[in-house]
Amino acid sequence: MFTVNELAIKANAPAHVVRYYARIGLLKPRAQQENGYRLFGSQDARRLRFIRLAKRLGFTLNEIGQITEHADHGKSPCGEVRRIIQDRIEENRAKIEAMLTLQKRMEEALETWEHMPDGIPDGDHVCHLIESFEPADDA
Amino acid sequence: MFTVNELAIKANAPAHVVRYYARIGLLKPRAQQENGYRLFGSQDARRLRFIRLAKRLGFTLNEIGQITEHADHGKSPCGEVRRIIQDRIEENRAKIEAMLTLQKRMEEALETWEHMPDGIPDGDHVCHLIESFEPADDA
DNA sequence: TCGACGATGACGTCGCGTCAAGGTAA
DNA sequence: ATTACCTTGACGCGACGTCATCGTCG
Repeated sequence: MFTVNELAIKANAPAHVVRYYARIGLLKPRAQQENGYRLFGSQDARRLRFIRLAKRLGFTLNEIGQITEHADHGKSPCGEVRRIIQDRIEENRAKIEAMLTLQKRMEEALETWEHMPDGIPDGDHVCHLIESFEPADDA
Repeated sequence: MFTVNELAIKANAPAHVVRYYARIGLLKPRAQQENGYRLFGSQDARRLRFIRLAKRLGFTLNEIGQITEHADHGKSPCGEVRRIIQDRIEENRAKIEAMLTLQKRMEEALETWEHMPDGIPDGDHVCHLIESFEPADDA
């Protein structure tokens, strides 16, 4: 049986993260004793390792909760796991594309600005550098 | 003078976003009249356009607030603007790299899992697919 | 008795989305 | 009188980080 800190050290995670996981139901310590301390068993240690592995693969805590719920009811979560990661790969691809677009825009801006002096704000303009970047096409 | 909705339509933004910007001080409508309605002038319309341009370039609302503060005090924000975007480009590069790493990990997992059957959970394992992905090296 | 550890709880992050409860404009 | 607009306010998101205040263990 471990305390919060012992479990946290084992899993190399901050203690308050362990408490957070307990609060949202991802970890289920034995009911607290008179002193109010949470006591975790080896099940929780395995569970915490699982959580960290799943997070590394891009699963959200919410999804991890659903997966462990299924598993705790004896159902195989593997189908769900496969579906989630496929969706996540698509999502991630879109996000990466958006960030690459942003990156290009920022680099283009910085380059353009190298040939422009600083400006002094008047009533009509805040910063002519930024304002020179009117969107050319889409919304 | 425009109401919230008129300004929102002009800038092609949801009305409650306009209200949000007003609440955090990015937009400064003339003090409300008896009916409690906010009234925006053409300054605010320009300001809102500026905000949207800056956001497209990766500036946070907080940073935009600092920039407009400077400009409103007659100081040129251009130096700050250049510094911020340089930092943002670096940050973004790091984030993109992290997401590409994650993407590779997810794709590798999905591929590996194609050759593995679903499993039935026991007390020791939640999902053997995920648990087969022990981190090889770093933290 | 002290200092590290335990607890609960609330608030901050970021940029809104959403809902509620009510007043106003045409 | 109906509808579409306006107001403020609070709560939710995700995954914690950071206080504050307190009790407990060694």
